[in-house]
Amino acid sequence: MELSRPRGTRDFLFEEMKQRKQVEATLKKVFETYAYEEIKTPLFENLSLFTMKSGEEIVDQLYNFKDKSDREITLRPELTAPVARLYMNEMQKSPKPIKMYYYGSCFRYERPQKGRYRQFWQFGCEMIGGKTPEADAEIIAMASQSLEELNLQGYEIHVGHLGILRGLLKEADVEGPDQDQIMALIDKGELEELQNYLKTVNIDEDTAHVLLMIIEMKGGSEVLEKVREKVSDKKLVIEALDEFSHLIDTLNDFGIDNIGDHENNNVVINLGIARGLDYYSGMVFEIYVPRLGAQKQICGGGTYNLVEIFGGEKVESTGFAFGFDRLMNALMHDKKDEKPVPTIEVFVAPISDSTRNKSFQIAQQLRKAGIPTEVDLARKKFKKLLSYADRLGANKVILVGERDLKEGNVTIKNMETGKQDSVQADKVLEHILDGR
RNA sequence: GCCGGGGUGGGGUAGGUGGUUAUCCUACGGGACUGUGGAUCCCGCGACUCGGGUUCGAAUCUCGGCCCCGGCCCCA
Repeated sequence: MELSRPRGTRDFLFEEMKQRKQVEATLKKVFETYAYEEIKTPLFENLSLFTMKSGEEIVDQLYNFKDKSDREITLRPELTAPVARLYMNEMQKSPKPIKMYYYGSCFRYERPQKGRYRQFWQFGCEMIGGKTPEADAEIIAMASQSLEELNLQGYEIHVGHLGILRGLLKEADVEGPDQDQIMALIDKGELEELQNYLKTVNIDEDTAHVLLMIIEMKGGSEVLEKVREKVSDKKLVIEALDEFSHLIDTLNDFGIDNIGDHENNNVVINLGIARGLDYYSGMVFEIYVPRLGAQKQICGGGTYNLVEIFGGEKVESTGFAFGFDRLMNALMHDKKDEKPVPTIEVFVAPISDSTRNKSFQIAQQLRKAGIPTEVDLARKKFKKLLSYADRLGANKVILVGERDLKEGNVTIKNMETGKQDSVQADKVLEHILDGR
């Protein structure tokens, strides 16, 4: 049977969509209170947009194809490049900073696993042209508030700064591919390989020692002071440290304090955060939910100069994205047994064929007042109507029967208590609104 | 791309050393029952992931594909 879904894709049914929509709405609300505005870019782009940024190797992870005019097209694998493209195309001369957010699906041709699908959703933002420590602080504060409003339990925001690591390497004359390779090993957490690699590059022992120490450091602002002592003669590192300290101080003003204090806060300084991508330059952060194991990272971001790669005027940007599916995974982990919220509030049940017209009139009246209402369309027999209404989760059932109607009445049954009221047919709306 | 575990009605399952009509729960349809039966009882519907092999006979053994789950690689 060829009616199956393509590998790595999912269908979302009613309950799951309700949950996803609710999370989406919460994130939109938070982002908008930070003055971000929504954008939407195409689901597919020219292949070159992504190869320009990441090289030809990424093609085997893409859903790419030729269109009927032989253009090389690909389904987008991520959203930062399209957003940068949008900026280049139509926003270069807009006043900075530009704050925008997006929500949409991306596609990668990969081996599907838990929390990893071939179509997946990202919810993220970019602030273009606002590279200051205070801009970085605001972004972290917004990510934090998002998770607070979603009531996510047990997450950790790890913040690092690539200027410290890259500065240290540059002072030791390690640049170019060697530097990128070292950053990649740090990102993966391959300590042994990192040590071996350091032996093969021309780096003095003292710097190598300091580097290995730094990437292990986690905690509060005392971490930065410890590093400062070790690198007092290295100008680039000191500059980055100053910037990072400023960021941490500003975070206080944005309402995030006690950094590194696990009892009271979720933000921790982690100088081992490297992010695999070469174009990240300054602050970087990742958010983990440790109980999710292999899929614990639900968010990543930082400061980069992607626009420069595309040949525009140099503009620093800062952005991050939630892996929406993993975020849902983390949220549902906590509240599995919550009972589903019904969509409809009122069910209108015609007891006999002659009362159908009246039933439709009542249903429309309620719907125009914004009350989610279902009315029998299947000509079900009366005895099935109550059971059907029950299954829909209706709070109230309006029984429209001939006997009642002769006196101008209908019966409103409260499905929770079983209590019934006889109500004038033209007063149904008031009665429902009262009982809310 | 690699390693391992799986796939039985719409959902959840039993059976598995080959052998009658493939078990149970639930959901769904109908009836008992033409205004309160949201219950109960009865009846019905509906499945061995696909293809090849072994065999008189395969849900069961075997090989391959597809898909799912877990782990690795990767994760722009």
